[in-house]
Parts: sequence; structure tokens; C-alpha cells
Amino acid sequence: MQQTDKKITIYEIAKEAGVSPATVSRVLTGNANVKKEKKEKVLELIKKYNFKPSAVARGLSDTKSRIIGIIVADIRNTYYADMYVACENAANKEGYSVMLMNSFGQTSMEIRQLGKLVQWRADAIIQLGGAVDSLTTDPSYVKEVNRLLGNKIPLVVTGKLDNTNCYQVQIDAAAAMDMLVQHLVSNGNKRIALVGGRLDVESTYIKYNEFLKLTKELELENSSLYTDNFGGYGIEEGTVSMNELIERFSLAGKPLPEAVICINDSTAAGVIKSIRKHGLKIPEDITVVSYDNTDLCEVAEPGLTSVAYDYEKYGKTLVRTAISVADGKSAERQILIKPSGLMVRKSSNYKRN
Amino acid sequence: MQQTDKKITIYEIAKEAGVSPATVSRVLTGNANVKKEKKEKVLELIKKYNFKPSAVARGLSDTKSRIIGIIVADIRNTYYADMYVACENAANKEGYSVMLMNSFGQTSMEIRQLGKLVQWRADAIIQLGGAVDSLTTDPSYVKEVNRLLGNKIPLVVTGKLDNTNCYQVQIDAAAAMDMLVQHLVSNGNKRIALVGGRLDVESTYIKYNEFLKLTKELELENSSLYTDNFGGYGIEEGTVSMNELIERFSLAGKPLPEAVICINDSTAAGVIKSIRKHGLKIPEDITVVSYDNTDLCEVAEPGLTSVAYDYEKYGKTLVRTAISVADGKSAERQILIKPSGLMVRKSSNYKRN
DNA sequence: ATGAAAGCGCTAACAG
DNA sequence: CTGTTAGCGCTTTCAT
Repeated sequence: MQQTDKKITIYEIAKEAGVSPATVSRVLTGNANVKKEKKEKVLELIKKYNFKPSAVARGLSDTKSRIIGIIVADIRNTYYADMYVACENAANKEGYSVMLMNSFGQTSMEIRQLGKLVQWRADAIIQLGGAVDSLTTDPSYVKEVNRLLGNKIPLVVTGKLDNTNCYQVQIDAAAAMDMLVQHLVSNGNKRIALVGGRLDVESTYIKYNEFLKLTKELELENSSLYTDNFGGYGIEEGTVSMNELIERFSLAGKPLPEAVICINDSTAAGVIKSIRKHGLKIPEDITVVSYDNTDLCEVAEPGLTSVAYDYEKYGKTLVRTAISVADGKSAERQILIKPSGLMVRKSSNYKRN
Repeated sequence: MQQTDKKITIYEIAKEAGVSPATVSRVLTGNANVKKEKKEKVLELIKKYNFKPSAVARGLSDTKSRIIGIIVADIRNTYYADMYVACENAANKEGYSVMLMNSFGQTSMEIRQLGKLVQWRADAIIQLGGAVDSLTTDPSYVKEVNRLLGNKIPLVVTGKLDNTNCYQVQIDAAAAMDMLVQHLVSNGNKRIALVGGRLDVESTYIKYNEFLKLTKELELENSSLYTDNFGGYGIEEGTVSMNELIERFSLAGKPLPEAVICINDSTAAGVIKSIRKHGLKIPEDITVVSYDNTDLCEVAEPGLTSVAYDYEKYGKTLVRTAISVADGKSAERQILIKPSGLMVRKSSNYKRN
């Protein structure tokens, strides 16, 4: 099995096919017609040599890298992993490659990753979480984004970034809250608490306001009593917040909430632990629901009711927006994605009186 | 704020600095000395224009892309996400960018992703899971790997791939099994079952054999009775396997196992569900342990004891191997990584008589 | 230490 | 329909 290590390029293919490099390029890109006969000859040689045209060279020559950069807060978080996969699939389908970079929620990292993506001449950048989640945009980040990206590279975010010309594709957090509250109320829950999250995160802030609005409209009991149980987005933080809530109400001799809306599934997992540790039953004593419908919902005991999103659609929208703008076409500045539904599991499967 | 949209390259920098493009390149790469004065001038202009040299052009010119391709079975699986993050960090530290691609366990996808990575002229490819997990290598995949990668692009895998010149960095599955069995035995468990996984997966096969060897050595009761509870690697499959095991033993009037070793955390989560549904207590009636120490361990109720790995070290080893080979240096063909320890949680925190 | 020039592999006018 | 030619932006000899 002789294996000539001669580097094979379109020139080699062209020479052996008896055509010009340009013709080989034409059959590669499909951007122009080539006589069937020659085309077949070229294709045959490409197969024979397992020739794969260099995306690097192509990127240099046509000044489009066909790379979409994705900056994510942390891919180990199932929520982001789901979104990333949806984006990767959508991008591949459009002929783009994706370059993923984690920022671990640090602005300095986000900036560095942005820089690397600029070096790769990404055609567009999608940012999932991190600085773009903030209610109040970090000015130092904005500065870097404008400096690095300018009007050259479009940025699509899942949150917001004031004073930049980014595009936004967001989940309709208010609608998601509506679904949850409606579900709980239809099950007879009147005392509902909101647990977890931070108010400096935009999506949390939106959920919070929607919660206040709804509970007031529906005249639920003392709803404002149940809305200062913030903390964070992790399991441990869910446990801590819920512990505090239970103790606070117990000390005050007030009735515990009948239902708890958790800011996400991780927090809910922690909340569930706390509730069980206090000897209370889910969903009978306290009903629990949350957001994101990640795989934690199936692991939790009991199974966790959670708002589900259509990640595939979300990813597709993100990518389509990115590509449109990169191609100089227009795109909507802000798109709101409605949750796809509520996955009802045992944690909320209980009708109160 | 005037923003000339003139594309800025090393030529622009060179012109304005009054030096040649080569000199700018030299300060960029640091591959040669440049008089301090000129160097500073160049650096100043780079900062002034936020100039980021094109990695694409660089990749073309020096024929090293500084890209490491990573093919992963499914990034939504926390286990892989942990490994990926470790690899990304290690690669970044070495000045490489990473290109992640999911294969979803389909060989056809793996081949396609391999092809894309070849087009990007990745300097090396790391494959996490998928076809390289198989005990019996898929010949059609081997053929493609050899065709596409040949001796040009080094491949580093977490499993094996016969008849290719890949490098292997694996977790020492046997050692991990030792830790688990030893822990269980020291807690007085004698009837131990192995649940989940498939024997055509190499790591599972290794665990299985080690399990048989150990239980025989330790003269545990009828150990072979407890070793045919395979199925898969998911939650649902864990539940099904455990349900079957319990029914089988109940029907036969035989005592249930005192401890269950699950093939991974997801399976364990399903096993736990099954055990609870049967009204049995964990760890008192049945002790449960598993592998990987992912975040599911904290979510599960009770907390799940699991073998932990040092992902950071794993990723570093994977990346170092990849880069070494890519640079034409030698590297060990096979490296075994020892688990870093056992995270003992409540699911196994019980001494039997 | 530094400039000139060639070349990396491909695409895209521009002719014909 | 197809060949020729000029880049794309950088690195790297090779001289000087």
C-alpha cells in the first residue's frame, strides 16, 4: 500500500484531471457550471485522494470564515449544553462550523474569548449567558465589545447588552411565569413563593415582576411575603434559601407556602432537599415547580414539574439571526421565544382542597 | 469618534510604524528580535487599532492551524462536558483553540465531523466516547479514520481503536472497581450486584471482569448471580434493570443484593428510583454506589456515592498527548489515569452488622 | 536587526 | 464553459 505523502491540493487535482485549479474550485463550491465530463473526472479524483479542501485557505480567500463563535457561561450546565447543541446543529445545517468557548461567568474571560473569536474572523458571535444576562449592562464589557467587534462582527445574545448593536433572542420569561402560576392556581394553591435567583439578572427580574403582577391580579394571599427568597442558581443555594424561608415562617408562626416556584431546576433540586429534610411531603405539603426542564427533573425525587423550551427552535433562531446579519441581510433586533409547554411531573401533581 | 472602516492588517501597521510587514510579524510571533524602539511603536499601533492578527491567515501560512478538534458523543452528558472543559482549558493554556463537535454516538456523524476537522486542518483530534468506546472496533470507522487522518493528523481517544495509530488516554476502570468493591466490603456488604451498561463497551467489560475477579477472590456470596443486570447508561434504563433484578430475586425467593454498583450516575439515579418505588430504604436495605461523580450525585436522594476523577488532569493529559504528537514529538501510546478518589455520600453510608 | 519576496491553498473577477 | 491572474493576511527564508 504505497502512500505518497505528497500534499494534495486543488492544483494536484487540477493537474491530474487536466483542468485548471479554478475549475476544481468551481466544482468544489458549486458556484459555477462545469461541463459534466470534467466535473465527474474531478469528483473522481477527489474521492480517490480523499481530498478535503482547506477551510483555512478558503476562509482567507473569500473573507468569510464560515465560523460562528459561541461564548457560553458554562457548558457543564445542562441548560447551556442543550442550547449549544441546538446551535451547533442549526449551524452545521447552514454549512457553518462552530467554535465554542466557555467564559465561566467572568467578564475578563468573555473578553479574551471574544478576542480569540475575532482572530478566527468568526462571521458572527452568539453569546449564551454571562455578562449578557445582567439587568444592568457592565460598561467595561460594552466597551470591549464595541472595540473588538465594532460593526464588523454581529453579536447575538440571549439577554441584552445596552449601547451595543447586538441582536437579542430571548425566552419569554414572563410567559413562562404565567404558565407556572396558572398551573399552580388551577391546582388550588394560594400561597405561592418564589425562590432562588438574583434580581440583577434580567430574566429573574422579569419573572419577579410578572410574579408580583399576577399574584396581585389573582388576589393571592400576601404574595409579597413570599418574594424575597433569592440567593442563586445552584443546588446548594436552593437548599439554603428554602431552609431560611421555612425557618422564617415557622418562627413567625405563619403558614408555609403551599407552592414554591424555583428559578431553575438546580435550585429546585436544592429546594426539594430542604423540604424533605424538614419532614414535609412533596407535593402534598408543598408543591414545587421550576424552569428549564433539564435532565435533573427526572433525577429529582419526586419528578420535577418544569417549564420546557423548544431548544431546537431557539438554537435555530439564534443561528439564523447570526447568519442573516453576517450576510448583510436584515434581522429582527429582538425576538421573544415562547416556552413550548409545561412538563408536569409528580412534584406538582396534587390538587389542594 | 471617527471610525475609518479601513481593514487593518500588518501592512497598515507596518506602514504607519515605518517598518516592514515582516517586522510586524516578528513582534507578533516573538520569533525573532526586533529593536526595542520599533517593537514599542508597533505594539502601540496594535493597541491603538485593536488589531488582532488573523488566525486564518496565520494558519494558512505556517501550515499549523493551532486548532485541536474534539469529537464528543454528547456534550449534554455532564461527564463529557466536564472532560471537554478540562480539554478546552488545557488547550487554551498551550495557545490552541478548540473546535467541538457532537457525534450523538452515530458513526456516520463521527465520520462527518472527522471530515470537517480535516478541512479545518486541525493539528490533532481528540475523541471522547462514541465509536472509540467499543470493545470491538467498528471496521468501517477504522477505515475512515485511516483514510481521512492517515499519518497526517494525530488522534487521541479515551477508549481504543484497533488498527489505527491512535493514542489512548483512559481511566483505569479496574482500579475504579477496586475502590468501589473495597468500600462496600469494608462496610460489611457481601451480596453485591452490578447494574447497567453494555458488555460491548470496553470500560464496562473491564469493570465486569474486575468485578468477577474481586468477588471471587473475596469469596462473596454467589457473586455471579448478581452480574447479568445490564441494559444501558440512562436513568430509565437503570430503573428498568433494577426493577427486573428485584422481581427476579423475589420470584426466586432469593435475598436481594445488599449493595448495587451502578455503571454510572445516570443509571444509579434510575436504580435509586426503582429501589424507592419498591419501598426499600437506601442505604439501609440496599446500598448504592456508582461512577463519575457528576452533579447528579448531589441531586439524587439520598446523595450518591461515586468514584471521582480528576478531570483537569485527564484533560491536560489528553491535550498534552495531542500536542506532542502534532509537534512531531513522541508520546506514550497508552496512559491509564487513576481515579482520584471516592466521594462517599449517604447512599453508601451504612455499616452492615 | 530588518526588508524583499515567495508561498500557504483557495476563490473570484476577468477574459476569452 | 474554462483558463489566467490576482489577491486574502500572515510567516519565513534569504539577503543585506
